[in-house]
Amino acid sequence: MRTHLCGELDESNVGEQVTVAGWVNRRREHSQHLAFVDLRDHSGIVQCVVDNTVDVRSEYVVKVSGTVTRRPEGTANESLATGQIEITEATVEVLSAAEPPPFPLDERADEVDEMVRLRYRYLDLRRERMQRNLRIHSQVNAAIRAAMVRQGFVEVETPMLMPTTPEGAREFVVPSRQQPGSFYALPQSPQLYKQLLMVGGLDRYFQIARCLRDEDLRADRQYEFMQLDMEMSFVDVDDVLAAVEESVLDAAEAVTGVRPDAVPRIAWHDAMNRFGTDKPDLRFELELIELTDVFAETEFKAFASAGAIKGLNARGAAADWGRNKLDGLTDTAKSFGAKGMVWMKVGAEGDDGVLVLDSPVAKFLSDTERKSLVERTAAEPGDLLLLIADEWHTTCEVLGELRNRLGRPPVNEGPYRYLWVVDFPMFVGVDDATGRPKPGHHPFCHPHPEDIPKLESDPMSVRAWAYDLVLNGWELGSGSIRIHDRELQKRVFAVLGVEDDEAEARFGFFLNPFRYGAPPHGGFAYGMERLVAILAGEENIREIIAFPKPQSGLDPMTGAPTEIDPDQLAELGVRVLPPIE
RNA sequence: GGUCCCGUAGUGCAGUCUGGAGUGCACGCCGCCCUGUCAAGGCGGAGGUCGCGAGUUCAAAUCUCGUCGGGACCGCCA
Repeated sequence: MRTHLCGELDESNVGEQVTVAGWVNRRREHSQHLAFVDLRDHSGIVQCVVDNTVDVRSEYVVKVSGTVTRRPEGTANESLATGQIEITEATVEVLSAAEPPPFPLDERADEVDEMVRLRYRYLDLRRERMQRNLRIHSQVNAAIRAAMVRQGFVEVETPMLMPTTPEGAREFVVPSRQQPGSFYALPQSPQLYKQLLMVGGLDRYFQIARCLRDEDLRADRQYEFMQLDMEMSFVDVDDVLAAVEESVLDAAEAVTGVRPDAVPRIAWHDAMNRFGTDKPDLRFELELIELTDVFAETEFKAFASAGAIKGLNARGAAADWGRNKLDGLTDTAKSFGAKGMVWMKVGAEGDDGVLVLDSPVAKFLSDTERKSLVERTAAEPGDLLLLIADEWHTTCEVLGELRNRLGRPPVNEGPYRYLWVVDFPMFVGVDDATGRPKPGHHPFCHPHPEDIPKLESDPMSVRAWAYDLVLNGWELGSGSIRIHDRELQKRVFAVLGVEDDEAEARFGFFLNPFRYGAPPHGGFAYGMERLVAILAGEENIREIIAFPKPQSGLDPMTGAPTEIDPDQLAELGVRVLPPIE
């Protein structure tokens, strides 16, 4: 139908008879017998010189045949890739007329209400930005698939219809027609199957797998999303990290042309201490400063009883933070669980040769404490100090939030700083109902061998062979080495308070295969949309998904979800209750 | 379940604080003019449930309450 793409024509085609096809990007009328039609396809735009009697308007789908001609002297358009040439003596065939689009299909649509873009997503997708993002998405998929295959991984698909599992995210559920009253669950992830593939001797499995979770939507979360899911046998942590690293570095290189540096590692405990989060953004320096010992003897009540005192030094920020903004920051700190926040503006040297600290609580500090504080934070006049005193975890987390608010660039701003966070705690917190520790990752995660002796005596100090991958402060994914030894699994269940028969009932179909010889194995999964969004420079994964859903989960284009026919319900053995008041 | 922000023509906005006739801008759309434009230009025109519903008022886009929709975040996402 066509001989060329619009965007690939240039001076080398001058004199050729060509046929191109696409959408009318713009029409500029000049007189009775002269008009310019900018024809657009996915590759770009080319100008066609037509007779003004031709009846084409914006977004008409047309086929244009004509001669590629060098533009007359002085009429070249340097801002257009095809700006040196145009198609002349053009004949235009309308393939499909079009109503005016409900919003402009150029970069101005970036400002249009997202609901309008989503309602007409098929029009939004014609835009350069969306074309680019979907093509980047495709490139990333291809690069990752190639990296996995190259490393000996086998791509295997796993079922979408599976049993419900008690742990984890809320599931989407599908009624069974043949077994009325019974339901399948859609996979939150292929976790169970991929471990069984290891028992099945696949050795190295991967899948770009669709996962579904019925949890609230966010900028980085959709009901349905894709994971690069992988699992490998006869490996240790280093092997898994190396295989994943290869794929995400390839992905970044495929998009940007630049291969990021090897991915550094940080222990979870160090990440919390230094950055106040398990997903640190390494693109800015600001780190938490340990101050617990500085205030060991303090008489300031808010500090005296705290388990941990830490601070941040925002260099030169004192002048930027007036009383109102600091009050707002204090509210932020409180919303993340702090009892309060202490701020201090560093002033000039006082009579005693120590820098004066301007703060509502300055009067409660001894000279020694003030001196140590200035020293420890390397404070200089004009700096702003923020201090949090609480139990260790809260102190870290709150300061981690403040750190991000003070210095974090937008997630989509380069450079790309991948990070491994390793040695996660095996157990996190205590289950309110049972009083037992809760698994940090999942109950099949292998404890760090050095800590196995402490499983029963001091479970909360046990590290897991679990690790996260972080990019620019976004958690991309997580994984672990799994327990392949039934006795160790029993011990972990015992810590969790899961009895043998309960384990059999809840996880039997998954654990019984391990009776027949399970290889040591471990794996990983990371969110493709998050990776693609960051690589594409987008802050919201909706921008790199063809048909995403807004926060309500209602699809503004198709109207899903919809009520269904009573007959259909009857066949499924499902009765709909009136809404709960 | 919660906190904060937003909703005015097809699109993006101003107007809302301090109530006074849908007052207005840009783009788009329709018509006419125009022989080198490229976000072409000129002239003219059409287009409004100010998200919806109550309330206050002589009078509500504007104030109050409720509600719907959207966004960011908390909870949630092993």
